[in-house]
Amino acid sequence: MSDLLERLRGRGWRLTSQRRVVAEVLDGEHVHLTADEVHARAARRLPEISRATVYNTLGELVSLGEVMEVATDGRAKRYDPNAHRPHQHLVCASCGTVRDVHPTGDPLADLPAAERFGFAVSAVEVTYRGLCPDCARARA
Amino acid sequence: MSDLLERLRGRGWRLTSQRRVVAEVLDGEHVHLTADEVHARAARRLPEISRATVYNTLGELVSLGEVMEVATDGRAKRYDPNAHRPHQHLVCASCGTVRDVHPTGDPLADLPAAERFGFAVSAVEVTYRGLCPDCARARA
DNA sequence: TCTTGACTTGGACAGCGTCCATCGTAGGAT
DNA sequence: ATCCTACGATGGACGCTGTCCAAGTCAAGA
Ligand SMILES: [Mn+2]
Ligand SMILES: [Mn+2]
Ligand SMILES: [Zn+2]
Ligand SMILES: [Zn+2]
Repeated sequence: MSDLLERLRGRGWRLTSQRRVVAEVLDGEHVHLTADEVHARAARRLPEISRATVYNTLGELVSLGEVMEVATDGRAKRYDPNAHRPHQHLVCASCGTVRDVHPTGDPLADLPAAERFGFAVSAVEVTYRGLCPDCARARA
Repeated sequence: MSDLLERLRGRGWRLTSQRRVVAEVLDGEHVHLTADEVHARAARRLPEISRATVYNTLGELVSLGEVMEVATDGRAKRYDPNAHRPHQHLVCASCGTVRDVHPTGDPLADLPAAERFGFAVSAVEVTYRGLCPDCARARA
């Protein structure tokens, strides 16, 4: 993630402590935090960071393609630093846990031209839903 | 849709004028209205119907499996009466138009057991994104 | 060290949806 | 036909998520 900061500086970004902390919070695998979770974790290191700055920084990271926005349902969007390796998501219908998954096959190829209605289709999102092992056990 | 009202009465529902009007508004093909759009159309026939009642009725129809909830993005959920024939959605990234599509193949089969992490996977949603013909023309 | 415009802040605001106390009425009972 | 009452409708307050703005702050180049 430190090369991320380098890349951003290369694009003319000021390296503020706020942006540094947000980038640190987003470091890791299988990270799918909401904006408010990012804010809470960032505030542990930098107590007075504002919600507005977290939203601004996340939005910029998304525009730059460094972070992916994941809309799991009607709740808050989640932010995913694993933006460079394309993947899909498996969501627990009970607790909301999100896992990265890598299905085989190309879903774009499964949409025949006759089913495209003249749209220029550029992307496809696949969301698998089910019960995670913990929730399945609790329900049994 | 009148058989819908019969089915609902069979389940012990009171047939109020409000519920009748909401069901009428949701009749048709390729209908993907937001709750507020449903409310606006219902109010043309029944001026004093409340937002709360529209939300309640839509929620009940979803629980009964008569209507599908479609979360297109960060905007309002859309309600889809075409719940009995499984299908996926093609969404215009610019204007938000939603089309029903029927891809070939089974996306569930594309997720190997090793990629399920012990989840009991029960459903999969596929959302295709692109530009509709109108928006593509406007952008050219 | 100085300067400046990019960045941050906190609070107001807006959209979408839920909740709740109160009122009204559908539909069974008589 | 009338009465009863539990279920449903109402509308306004509320909560969550996210955006916007005017004012203050500071990173970084000169
Ligand atoms: Mn992910
Ligand atoms: Mn549909
Ligand atoms: Zn779970
Ligand atoms: Zn369009």
